[in-house]
Amino acid sequence: MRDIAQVMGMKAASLYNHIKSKQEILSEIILSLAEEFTTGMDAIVSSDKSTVEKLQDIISLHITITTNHPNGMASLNTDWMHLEEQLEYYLKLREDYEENFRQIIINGISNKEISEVNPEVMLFSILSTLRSLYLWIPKKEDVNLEDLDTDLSRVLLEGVIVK
Amino acid sequence: MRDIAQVMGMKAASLYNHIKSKQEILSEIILSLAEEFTTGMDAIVSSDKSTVEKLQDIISLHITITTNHPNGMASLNTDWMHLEEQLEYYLKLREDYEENFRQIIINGISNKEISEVNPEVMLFSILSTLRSLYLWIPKKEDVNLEDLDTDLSRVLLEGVIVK
DNA sequence: AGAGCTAACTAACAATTGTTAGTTTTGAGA
DNA sequence: TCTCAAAACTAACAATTGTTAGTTAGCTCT
Repeated sequence: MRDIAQVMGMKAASLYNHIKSKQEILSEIILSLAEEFTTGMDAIVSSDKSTVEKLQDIISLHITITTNHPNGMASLNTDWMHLEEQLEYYLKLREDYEENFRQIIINGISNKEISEVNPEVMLFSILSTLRSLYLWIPKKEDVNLEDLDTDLSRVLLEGVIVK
Repeated sequence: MRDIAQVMGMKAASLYNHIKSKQEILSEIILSLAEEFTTGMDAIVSSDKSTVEKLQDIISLHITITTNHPNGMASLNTDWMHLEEQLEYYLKLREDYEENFRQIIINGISNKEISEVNPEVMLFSILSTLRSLYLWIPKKEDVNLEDLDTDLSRVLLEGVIVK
């Protein structure tokens, strides 16, 4: 709290004129981002696009949110387990998100749009990369977001091997 | 330290009969794993296999080490920045590892084994998934390691879209 | 000018942290 | 049985943590 206060140009005690507790800061950062993901996923699920287009939209969703909130995404990814009263709610959002993602993949396999590989491995693989974007986007100041979107979609969806 | 001592069945002060400091525990965990990755990568680099086989070997290397040391990998991934005197050494190992990986990819692109996509994006994407394995492997007690290796190679190298 | 908020401040608290000093227990080899 | 080193213990330390109580400075509106 003393570190935060210093960055804000005040003393630690003064923070408490604006917030209720340290936990509240964490909750605010993490839950607002988690809800942004949920809203984005809901829109994607209820669209009538193809599986591949839906997966591209999920990739774009992660790139957009991570670019707009790189520090918040670092907190989300490394500190979500320190939520207390809101931990259950966060886990519900997270599980719902993953379940929606999983169903898009499973659906794509039925459609023959997606390869017949263990969908759990696909989910884990793509989501791991998307969740790590916060480590990478801030380092590439010169990164062109359009290019990143294109390249990441190609790598995640089409792989790296020449066909 | 009191938590660690409790798990070890002793009091915190007694730990200091075995270790020099808390930092030493962290260094021991992280550096021994980092060196294991370095050794593995050196063997892969100096082999005369194809690019695709080398990438498969890297995937296997991560699966093996993560399966054998899931908790250590959690420390490596989340606490490396708290190394102090050894931080520089760790970063050198990490940068060398990434550079070897990068050169394998770039080489594969020259050979036409690998698609002409930004190699930095490929490196980030694959490595993010491999670095996240520690979050996933311990949850799947029933996971067959052979299957995981096969499936992960297919997803990471060939993508998810039906060709 | 004065009243009333908002938001800063100082000072202090209780709890927790890694670590040290000094002491006692344990157990193997003579 | 005695010795001695390894490894446990208790007690305490200084630093750091989140937070509260009480106080003061600065603005806005009458």
